[in-house]
Amino acid sequence: MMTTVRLRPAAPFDFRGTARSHGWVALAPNRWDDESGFLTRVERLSSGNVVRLQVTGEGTSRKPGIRIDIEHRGRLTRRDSENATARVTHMFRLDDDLKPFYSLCRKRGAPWTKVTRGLGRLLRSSNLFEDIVKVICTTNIQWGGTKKMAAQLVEQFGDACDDDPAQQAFPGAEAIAAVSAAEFARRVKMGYRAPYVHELAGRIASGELDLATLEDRGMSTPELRKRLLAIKGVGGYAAASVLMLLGRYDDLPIDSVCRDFTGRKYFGGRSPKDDKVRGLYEDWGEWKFLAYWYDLWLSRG
DNA sequence: GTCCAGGTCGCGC
DNA sequence: GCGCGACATGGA
Repeated sequence: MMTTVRLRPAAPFDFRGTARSHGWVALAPNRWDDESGFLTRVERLSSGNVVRLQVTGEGTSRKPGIRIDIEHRGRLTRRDSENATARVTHMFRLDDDLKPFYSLCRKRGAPWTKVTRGLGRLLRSSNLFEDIVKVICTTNIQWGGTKKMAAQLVEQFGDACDDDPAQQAFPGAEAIAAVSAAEFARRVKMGYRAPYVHELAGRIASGELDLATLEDRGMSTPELRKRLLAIKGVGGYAAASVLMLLGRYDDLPIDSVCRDFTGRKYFGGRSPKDDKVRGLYEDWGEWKFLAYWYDLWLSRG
């Protein structure tokens, strides 16, 4: 059965631009069809029910809409429907206020004004565990390897919505913690990252670590960063990436891509030191990450 | 076969 | 606080 829910994001909002804002759209369980502009994803809701979400944009960036088709078995409860909607809202950051960032972009003029037409919301997963695991899967590996690891996690440990094993939800921490570290490493080829992810899953499943505390807006960014760094497998780059996913843009994920880009654009091809990179975006205040990200994006045309 | 990837850990200094 | 080698895996 299918239930359709419609959302009205605040304008401006660019659905395609948001879906494709970074590589996340290509990582399982997400599927993106560029032709139709549909983002499909299986989701295990809080009730335990597993549904398939098909999300697409409607209208224009000035008068935007989002349509969520929820494919489910049996009746879809109001609670499930609201839960699914909340997850899409989280993924697309529909509650974020980007006005101050847009204002800075306008002051810069072209080409930054392009961003103010509804960009700036970098796609995230429906839950923080998935985002942290995926960020760990981007470290010290090429993009193809990251995609493979995400796909294996979903295939091996995700809940199915129907009989298509290629389309399952991203596993919850409990599913990973339920097997031994050895079995986890055998079933998902994550190399040396496997123990990190298994340990993280175990700490969450046991209740020792509550990721919800990391989403508390009351916590200062330095404190939050410290807590992220305490997770094995999360270093400076990964912490900055997760901070971005949490909506905190004042730290930069200085990795090979960042050094390469800023080196070519600002330092005559020489790879800059970290503080030189930070200096480039210093005057963007709490929006440094977005400034860096769209600097990179705009430079690619 | 060798090198290394959108780094991080654990060590020694 | 900084420099260094090791680290699994698989693509180039």
